[in-house]
Formats: sequence, C-alpha cells, structure tokens
Amino acid sequence: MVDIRVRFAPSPTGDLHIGGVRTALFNWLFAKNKNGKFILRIENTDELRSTEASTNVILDIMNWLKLNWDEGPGNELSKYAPYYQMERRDKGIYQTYVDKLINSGFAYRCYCSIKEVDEMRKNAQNNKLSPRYDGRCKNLTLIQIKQKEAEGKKAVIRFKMSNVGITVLNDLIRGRVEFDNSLLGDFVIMKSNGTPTYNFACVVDDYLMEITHVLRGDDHISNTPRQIQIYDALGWRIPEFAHLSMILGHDGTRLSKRYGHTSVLEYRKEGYLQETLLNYIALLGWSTENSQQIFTIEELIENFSIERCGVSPSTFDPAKLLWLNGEKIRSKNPDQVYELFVDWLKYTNNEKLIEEWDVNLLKKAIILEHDKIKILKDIPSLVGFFFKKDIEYNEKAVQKVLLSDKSKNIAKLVLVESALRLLNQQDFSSSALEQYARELALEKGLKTGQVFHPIRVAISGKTQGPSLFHMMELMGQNEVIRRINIAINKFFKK
RNA sequence: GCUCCCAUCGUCUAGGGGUCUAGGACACAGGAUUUUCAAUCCUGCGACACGAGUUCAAAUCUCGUUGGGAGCACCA
Repeated sequence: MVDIRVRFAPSPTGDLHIGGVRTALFNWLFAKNKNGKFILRIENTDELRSTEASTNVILDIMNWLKLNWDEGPGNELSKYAPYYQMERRDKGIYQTYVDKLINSGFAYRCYCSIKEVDEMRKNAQNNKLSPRYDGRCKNLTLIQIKQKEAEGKKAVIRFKMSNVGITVLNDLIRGRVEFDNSLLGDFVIMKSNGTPTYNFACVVDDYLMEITHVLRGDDHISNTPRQIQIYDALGWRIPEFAHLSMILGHDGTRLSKRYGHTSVLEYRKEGYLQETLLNYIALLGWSTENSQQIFTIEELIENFSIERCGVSPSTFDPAKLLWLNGEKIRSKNPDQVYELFVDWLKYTNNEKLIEEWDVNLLKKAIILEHDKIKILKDIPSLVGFFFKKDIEYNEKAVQKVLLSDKSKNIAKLVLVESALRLLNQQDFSSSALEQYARELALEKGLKTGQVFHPIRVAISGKTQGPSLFHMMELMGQNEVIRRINIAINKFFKK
C-alpha cells in the first residue's frame, strides 16, 4: 500500500482566513488519521501579491494551531525540497516539464497580448459562448515564431487542451463530475517571465512530491479538468481529489470583516484557544453520525474521514465559536487556564500585567471566575478589580445600590457597621463572613440582599462579580476594610 | 453570458425509500437554582425551497423550476 501524502499549499497573498485553515486542518487530520505525511508548500508564484510577511503569518498560524507539517519550510534537506515554488522555479523544475510538453506537442508558444485575449473573451461572451482562448497561436510555423521574437514579443506557454470528449473527475466527496472538453480553452502554464502558473506548478509539484490525495476547496473544481489533462499529457498517475465545500460569511458570500473575523489571528488576539478553532472549524463541513459537537484533537484525528465530509456550503457562526471556547476553558483546570492566560498576555504584549498582579491571588481569582470565562480576554475585566489599588466604581452600580433614595441610608448603615465589626472578625473564611452578613441583616431587620449588595459594590465597584463571601475571603480582611472605608469616605462623608 | 457545484430549524448538522408527528448542538424565549453576573438543569420556539414524476410508500431516487455559491486571468 502506498503511503498517504497530502499537502496544504497556500499562496502568501494575505491573511490566512477560516477557509484556508479548514483546508489545512482537513489535510492534517486526514494525514494523521491515515498515518500519512502532511506537507506544507508555499505557492508564491504570484510575484505581485506574494509577500514574505504573509508567508510568516501563515507559518505563525500553522504553528499556533499546532498543525505541524512533516515536510515543508525548514526541511531543506528533504529529497522533495524546496517547498517554495519560486525556489523551485529558480531550479528550473517547471521549465523541464514545459519543454517536455512542447516537445511532445502538448504545449505551444503564444504571442497574443493580454488585450487580444481580453477581446477574444468578450466576443465569446457577447455571442453567449464559453469564453476561451481561440488557439490562434497553436500552429505557428517556425518562421512565424522567429518573426515574432524578432519583433521583441515575449511568449507565454499554453497547454493544448483536448477539445473533444469529456474529462471526468471522480471526486471522493462529490462523486463523478463531467466537463465538456470543447468548452475549455488552451490556458497559460508559464508566464512570459518564465514563472509557472498555478494550474501547472500545482500539478508538477504534486507529482514530484508524490501527493496521493488532493483535499482543497471546491472553488478549485473547475481547475481540475485542466490539471487532469496535464497529468495525462505527462503520463502521470492522477491523485485522488476531494473538494471541500466552501465556508461562507453571514451575508452568504465570503467571510467578511463585519461578521466574524477574516483572519485567524484576530481570534488568537481575542483569546480563543487553538483547540477551539480546530474543533469548531472541523464541524464546518464534517460531522459524525451522532452529531457530536465537542472533540479533543485526538478524537478529531481518530474520527475524521473524507467520506463524512459534506457537500453543501456552511456559514461561519461566531456565537457558536464563543460558546465552544467557554466549554474548552471550563474543561481545563485552573492552573491550565492560568498558563493559557499568561501565554495570551505575552502574545498581546501585556505581560507587564503578570508582574503587577500577584500570581497567587490571580490563580485563586481564576478559580472563582472560571465558569464565566468565555475568551481569555474576559479575564482582566472579570478579576482585574482584585488587583487595582484604586477601585473603579461603576456609576450605575453606585447610583442604584449606594446612593438611590431607597438605598442610601441602608447602604451607609451596612458599610459603617461592617467597617467597624469586620475589624474584630476572627474568622475571615467565606462561611464565617456569610454568617456575619446574615446576622447583621437579621439584627437590623434587613433583607440579606440589602446587606450583600452594598458591600459588593463598595469593595469591587460593580454589581456583578464572584460570589461575595469568597471574594471577600480572597481579598483578605485588611483590604476589605480598607475598601469599605474608601467607599464610606467617597460616598457618605459630606 | 458560459460551465460546474449546492439546497433539512436563524446557524452547524444527523438522517440516504417505510423505524420521521425529522434527532442533536449553537442562538433565542421561559422556568429552576443563586447575594449579583455567569455556569448548570428543565421546558419551549423552530426546518425537509417549489413543482412534477417513479413507488404500495419519498426529506431520502429522477427531471424541471427557483434560489445561493464558485470558476471562466501572463491570480492562486
């Protein structure tokens, strides 16, 4: 049996978006599931738009997501290297096969200008025909070629498509798809500057890298008949193809900035976990028989199969991603959440927070608020008040709980009493504090809430937060009293 | 315009002739719990695009219509 070899072949012309990551993930899962090899190849033959920065972003994202490649950038000694197409071009790899195709009559030089080709296409469209190159340079004589060269014209190389019969794609996901050969024109495989085009470079590399399965987005379906004909012309075995359905944005077209982020990096910045992204994205276009939602990476690998990939496009749903991230964080223990948070702070250049904040206090605060954390970005707003010397009083909270006509006298009473009594509180555990607060309520004829709420706002500045007595216990006696006094001075001293 | 792909709750999906008064998950609504916000638990809302055909029987098969998407570059 041949070893499975798959590849992810992004072009570094912008941020890797969700769709790109999905393609990478499915290839990776397939390779892992089949014990095959996952190869990363950078298709940078678009000299105008490819950038090194974009390449680095892709590599960063792959690393962050832990979609580790068995071969690719960094494996320069591999027998399949290099993995950058421009380096492969410089080695003359594509030229070799272009020459072969020309010599065997499957490709030819074309001297038509871009303008000419454009006109051809427009004419065809006006006549309701399939837009295609009409093949006018197909049978140029040697003399004509010499003449064009003498005029200083530069040639592109076109592949001679068969124009009779059909080309059949047996797609692993979609089944049999037929293409009418008469509709497909001869296409450019090498630009006039000697750089191969996608359809050609892709075939040559997939062959040379011994790729067995091509998993890619279904936007490539219509490229496939061209590629199949190149394989045939070169006498190469055709790999298996599997075309994944597209991931759409909210508006039904593509992922847009307005709805969810285009770039995966944005999710990292917000504090989504790597495993959340992978789990969620796996669910877009793949499912199990029992519709399981939450998977560990291992489970994903174990269960993945091309057969269970869907054919219809799916829409990215940020709300579900958020829910899933909460689930993932809840499934961690507090120490792991702490580590994740620290890594995230470093990534977002906020590591000074770790220096300012007491680590032990932070770890305990995370335990208190663990269930509420949806994304790592939530943590500072959830527990930040523990660490700030100056309490940030939320105006609404203060108005409602401390200063409204209905509450102000009670709040003042509760705080003043507490400032005094807590000084003598021997046991500052949460249960003892609760007992204290309930007794105070009973003694003064108040409802428990009338005692609890003012204390909460006084010491945290807000109405929402961890369970009150755990919060007080964690803050400690001195700090609680200090904060209550601050509140008294601020709101009740005239 | 031409070609190809696709069509189950708002969203992701299960289901692939009878077990479907269509299952799960997110979201949404209500309730329980709670000192607050969450989390959790319970309940509810909610879909087979339409039309023909095949069949005893269609969400499921076929054709058509409509709708959506992609490709048609010296982009990938």
